[in-house]
Amino acid sequence: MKVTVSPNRILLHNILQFDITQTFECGQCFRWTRQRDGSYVGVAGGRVLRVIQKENDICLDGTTNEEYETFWKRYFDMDRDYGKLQVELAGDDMLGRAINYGSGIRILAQEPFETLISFIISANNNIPRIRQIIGRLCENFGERLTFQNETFYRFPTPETLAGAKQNDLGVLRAGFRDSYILDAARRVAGGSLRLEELRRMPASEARVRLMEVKGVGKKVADCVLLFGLGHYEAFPVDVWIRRIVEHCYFSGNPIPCDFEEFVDRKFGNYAGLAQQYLFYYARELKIAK
DNA sequence: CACCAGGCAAGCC
DNA sequence: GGCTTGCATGGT
Repeated sequence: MKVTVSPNRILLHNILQFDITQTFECGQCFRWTRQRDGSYVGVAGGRVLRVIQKENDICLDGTTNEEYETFWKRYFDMDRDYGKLQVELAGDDMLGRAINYGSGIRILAQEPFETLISFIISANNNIPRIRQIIGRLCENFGERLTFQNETFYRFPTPETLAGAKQNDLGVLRAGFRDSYILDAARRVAGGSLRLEELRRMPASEARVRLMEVKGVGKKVADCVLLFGLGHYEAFPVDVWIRRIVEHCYFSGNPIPCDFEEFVDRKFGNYAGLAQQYLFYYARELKIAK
């Protein structure tokens, strides 16, 4: 990979295993929007960025080399060798096909608090509406940003959200999730849930801590572990992954109670990445209904 | 009208 | 522990 630096953009040449459509549309994030020209604009870490891809070249528009080195590089997980991981994971036929299909997926290193709130909102909800609710959350409670003559909003801080009344969240139209959002924000703002500490904890322990929050069960906790806390062994199980896993690995029978052991044995330390390949494959092909 | 959505909590047994 | 039901809201 070669990097070219211009005044207000970075060009990454000859990038492998990075497809911006797959990465932004695979369901891990909710704040990147496809533009008419095929580029994506999104907000992360209080910064706005436009990403343009032409085959194996990726342009990060609206940033500097310093910001790339200190933020975006880690956000896009650029130091991880996805090619090597794919070879290691492609043990069975099904996963091999899924990897082939979504080989450009990367796991974004998202902010833990944003990930926690976003996946609380995701419960019993669909992706377009999750995006809408998060959009309204940012517009109403997040700091305003200007980027290329357009207005964007940061994800709100725990403190701002914790200061809201449940009634104030009505504008989100998030329904029963209002109280869950508030509970999470108050725990984080109040210091009883220290998200950064969960990175260094074993995933199983961190999951117990996350599940103390209202509205956080196994599925949401595993998403936060995987997408927000760098626990790549977390394997979130939702309806889609349930369908494809039951279909491909258990002859259509229900997932057994020792499923976590199965996942650990079969997919290992990067089970979460395997999960993303399977999830994207199942969704895009609408298979295993 | 019914049914579903990247589930979870509360109430049963 | 497992199983059932209700849940706010919006889309099909």
